Amino acid sequence: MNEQEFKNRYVKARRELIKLSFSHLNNMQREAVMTTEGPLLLLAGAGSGKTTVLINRIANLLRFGRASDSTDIPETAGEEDLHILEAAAADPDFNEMAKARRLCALEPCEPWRIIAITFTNKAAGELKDRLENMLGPEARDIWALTFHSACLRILRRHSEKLGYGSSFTVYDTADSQSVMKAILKEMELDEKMFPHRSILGYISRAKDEMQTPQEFLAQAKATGDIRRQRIGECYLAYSNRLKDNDAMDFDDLIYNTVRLLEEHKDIREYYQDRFRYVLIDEYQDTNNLQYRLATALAGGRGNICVVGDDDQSIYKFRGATIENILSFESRYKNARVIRLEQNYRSTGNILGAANALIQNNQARKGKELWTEKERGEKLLLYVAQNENDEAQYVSTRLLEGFAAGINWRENAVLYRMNAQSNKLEYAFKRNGIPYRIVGGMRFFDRAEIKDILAYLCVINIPHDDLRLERIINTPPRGIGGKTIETAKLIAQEKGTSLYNIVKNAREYPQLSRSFAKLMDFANMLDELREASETVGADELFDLLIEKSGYIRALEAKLSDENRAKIENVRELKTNIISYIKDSGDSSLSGFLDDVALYTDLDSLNADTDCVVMMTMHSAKGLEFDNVFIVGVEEGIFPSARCMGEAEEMEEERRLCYVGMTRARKTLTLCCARQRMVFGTTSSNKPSRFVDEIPSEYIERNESARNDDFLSGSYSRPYPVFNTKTEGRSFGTEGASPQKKRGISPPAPSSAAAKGDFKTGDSVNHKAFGSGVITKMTPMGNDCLVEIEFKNGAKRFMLRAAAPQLTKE
DNA sequence: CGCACCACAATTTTT
DNA sequence: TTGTGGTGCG
Repeated sequence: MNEQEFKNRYVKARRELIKLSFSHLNNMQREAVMTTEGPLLLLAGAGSGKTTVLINRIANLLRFGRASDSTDIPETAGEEDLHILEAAAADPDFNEMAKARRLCALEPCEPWRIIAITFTNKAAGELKDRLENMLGPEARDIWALTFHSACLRILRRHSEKLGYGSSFTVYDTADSQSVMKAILKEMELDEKMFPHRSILGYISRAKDEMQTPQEFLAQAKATGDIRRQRIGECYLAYSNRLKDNDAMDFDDLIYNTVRLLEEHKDIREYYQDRFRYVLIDEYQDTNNLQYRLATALAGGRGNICVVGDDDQSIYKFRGATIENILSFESRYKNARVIRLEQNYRSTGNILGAANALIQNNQARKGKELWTEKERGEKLLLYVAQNENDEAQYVSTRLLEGFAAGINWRENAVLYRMNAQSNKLEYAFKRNGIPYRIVGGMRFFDRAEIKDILAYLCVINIPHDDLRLERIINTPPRGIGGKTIETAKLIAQEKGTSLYNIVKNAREYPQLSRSFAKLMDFANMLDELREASETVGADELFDLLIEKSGYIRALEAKLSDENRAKIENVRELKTNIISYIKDSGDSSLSGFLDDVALYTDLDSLNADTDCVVMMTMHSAKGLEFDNVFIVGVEEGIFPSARCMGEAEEMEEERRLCYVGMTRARKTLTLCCARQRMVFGTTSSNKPSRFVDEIPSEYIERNESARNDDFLSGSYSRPYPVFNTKTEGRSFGTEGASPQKKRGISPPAPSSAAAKGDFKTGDSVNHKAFGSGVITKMTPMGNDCLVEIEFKNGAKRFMLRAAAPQLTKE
């Protein structure tokens, strides 16, 4: 046997054996797992087992290194080794399997040399969990992080190179907005002409193109664009303000990391050497900066694997550029492309419809999902009379499903705009359907949570002027706007922080009127900061609540709203405790860093059995047995905004594709002949997307109903009830401030529309089974009915529930 | 300084 | 229709 033949047989046997380790994957998945070297584009269709591939690929790297993708063999390899490999590859029960596997390894990768970057904390967390489950504790050394947390980690080590302190703060969107508002005020720019949000949009785009304020201004001057010049001045002022406060916004985290890597050879080489393998998830959602970051990190060995689906690119408005995925092959020479097209989620009909729809797009790589599953049920288009009919239809279907043994949580209702959730909410409440809304107001966006976090920030870093200003008079302690204004001015003159002025208020005659209050405040902060050096973040939290009197102030006026706020603040402590438990770090700064990038805790305690409602954007990455997409009408979906814009229209179509491919078993589309949008009624045609689905996949069902039940009183607001229903809350029940609604006074007439039910009646509900009516409260020309079922009490509006109810 | 009232606008969202 | 932000009064 000559050397070449030996080598070929060795490599072949080794590859075969590694294959056996991944025999549970399909061919394409396995190919992706075993392609370890060089640039790799993984086009992973919806439901194609993308995360499984990612995890197995990492497992392969740790166990076998580059062996599956290399023709190199160890110098020490001898004929005996070859025999072991060949024997093992031929016989899964080979008795020296462990030894054979060890022979397969070629430079196995240390876990800390792998970085896997995702977009959301949820995705990063999921990745971490699944890696640890598969690989054990060594998986903890893998950098499985979001773009932002990875950058934060890098920047904390090198921030001084960029002129920041090592304990710089991170501003969230709201912080950025308040800074921009202040700047606009100072520059006396009209909010009408220069809305702060759109200015921030320009800044974000400039950063994405790595344009400095100076360059932005120069360019604006060159073109003579006055408006752009003003914006450039805002950009400059904004950058300076953040710099002065030693703060970075979300974009800066990435922008500065890219600068750090591009401008500092030593640092770049350190990371390029460290990270042998770079993986980027959801590549279709990356923007230019993120592309440059990935390129910089992978620049050493060129082992970059990006995973994405061009057909699911729905975040253009947020700066994502589909170009990144479309031009991967031309940007990275020798790139290999692997398509994962086998779908493990949906039935044949759902996939057929989705494939047909997405084929109408031009800008795509081309990919067709297929499945081994049965065709399943056809999709259904329900044409409702109006949005109430639509909501009632979905409710009825959900009740039918529940009666047939389907858990609520297996259903999702998806829509284009959050505003559409309202009518559905009312219908669900009337019908006693428990639901949960994803999105909307988030836990960390709530005023009370931001307040407490602001306290913690200031305790951590006293010169955090922005946060200090937020809490200086929250709860009210008699420090008014005038005082704050004066103190800020002095601080500016002296070139010091607001905190220093407040602390030494006695020295400034301008502040004489309120210096005692200011100093009390500063003393409180000092005491807390002192405490923070000895106690953990959880204990500090208790001290903070005590000393600041925050909860006491809320308790003074115990409205429903304040009750909910108090509960939320207490909930925050749960967060602190779970952070400490998960990370083993009880330091305040650690918690704050984590929280700065962590806004989405909703998903964490999503364990109650509820129907899930959300936008199609939020639904990306999720799956449900039964999916309802509502508002499938021209002008709503696709939205009126993108009419005539071919590119935008394609993005809407991708959004539709994303929505449809969430469904495992059934998919129902709903549209209404008439709909109230923003207070005015309009009638829209069914969406063009419906027409793009061939009739072999979809059935149509016109609304047959046309009674007063639909057109009459239903659009009126109804009181909030149903004990099992969660509102727009962060998990634990009832933690959200209940919305105040105009509750119409009970009308004298108790015109219980259908049938003649009365208190004490035994009834049977189609979905909830038998029960007894315990209470009936007339309301308007309807009636609130409370029924005691075996599994607890429920409340309904009689008109909605009547079709489901029979007397026993 | 807090609250009530009016004008106004209004996809999609993560960090 | 709903929520928000700004202004003006008590």
